[in-house]
Amino acid sequence: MTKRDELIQTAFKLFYMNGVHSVGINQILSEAGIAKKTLYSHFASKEALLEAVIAYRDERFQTWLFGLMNSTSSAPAAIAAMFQGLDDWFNDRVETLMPFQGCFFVKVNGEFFQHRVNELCHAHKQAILDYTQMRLSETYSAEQAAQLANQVVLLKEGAIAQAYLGHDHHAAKLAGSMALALLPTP
Amino acid sequence: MTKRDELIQTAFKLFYMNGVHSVGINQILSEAGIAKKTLYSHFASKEALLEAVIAYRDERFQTWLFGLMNSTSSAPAAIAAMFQGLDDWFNDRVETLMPFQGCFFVKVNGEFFQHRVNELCHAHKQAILDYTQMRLSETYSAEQAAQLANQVVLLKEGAIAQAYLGHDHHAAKLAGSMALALLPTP
DNA sequence: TTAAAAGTAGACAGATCGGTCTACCCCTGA
DNA sequence: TCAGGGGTAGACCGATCTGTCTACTTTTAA
Repeated sequence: MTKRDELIQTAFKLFYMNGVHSVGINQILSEAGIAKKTLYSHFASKEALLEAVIAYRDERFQTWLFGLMNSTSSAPAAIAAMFQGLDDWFNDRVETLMPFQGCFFVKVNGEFFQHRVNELCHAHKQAILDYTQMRLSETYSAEQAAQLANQVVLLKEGAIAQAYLGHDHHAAKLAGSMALALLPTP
Repeated sequence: MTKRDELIQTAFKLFYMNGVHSVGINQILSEAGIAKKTLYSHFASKEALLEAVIAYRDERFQTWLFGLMNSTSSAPAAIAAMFQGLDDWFNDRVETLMPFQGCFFVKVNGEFFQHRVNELCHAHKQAILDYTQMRLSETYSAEQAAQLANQVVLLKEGAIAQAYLGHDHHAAKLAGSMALALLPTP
């Protein structure tokens, strides 16, 4: 693994736990065991590092989630796989993601205002909405798929929030049963 | 209004928009037009100010939400009032709350780790869950009320997340219809 | 009236921040 | 062999942060 990747992963871990503005460059460097000049040869600034961290997490999360949902044949099975995956995530049974600390993008988004970072965080959520709608449109009409996708991602976000700030480790199961009950069985 | 309250309100506005760690004491003071010594005569530290801000927002939000839900007779009407209120909030029709910027407690919670602030934010969410369950237990059995309350607050959190990061101004209407569909009509 | 309480303005201290820079080291490939 | 790319260690700079302090003014209440 390159020094660049080590920096990104260490920065992600610290940002995810403590927030972006609470973590200093020197803390990332000492944790990663990397010199300051190396960081600034790969990234122009702390903000550029943050953007790379966001892209890294976005890729990781989408690969994981869409991987789960792709290995299903029907739309309801894809939705079930999504919430089964969330349940695994909330209860730290997913190695590829870090120990559950809520949604990274929600956290980071909350620390910025009218900023490029906000757009990047929104884009992550939009990508998941789009994919979900695409999967649902294989089985349902376009209008139905759009409506159902909004409902499903709303349940997904609610489950993440309840699991994290609500301390509810079963939120994914609850949301999953609610989601499946929404899907018409033709 | 006392200087103390002016400080709390100004700090809330800035923390809510930009995050806690992005906002300095001097910014709060110049915005409020208050001297630094006055701040430190009312609060021992920035963190003490933050705790007062959290308590202020907690009181404001609960008074607003429970006020809406108390002026209803049936449990389904209380749930409907909750999501009608959320819709007003998301679309900036509530003067007592500030212009919608997501959930303050979710934002603040994300900036701290294993910290007293996390407990305060959790307590706010727990209070809303408890009240919701209490209202539902007037009509439904204890088990049913507990289950329904978890579902309702999950939908509420999902709606807030979708309205903010998902840019979906209709999230409250969607979540409200989903919530009402869950309530058995005996 | 007058003394205490509460407020203002802002200099200041000490720490920490992001970012630059020097000096040195180690490995690799032409 | 040796030049150069990539790395380390960390001093250093200017800015900014929280919090303290002095000196002065305004408000308040006995």
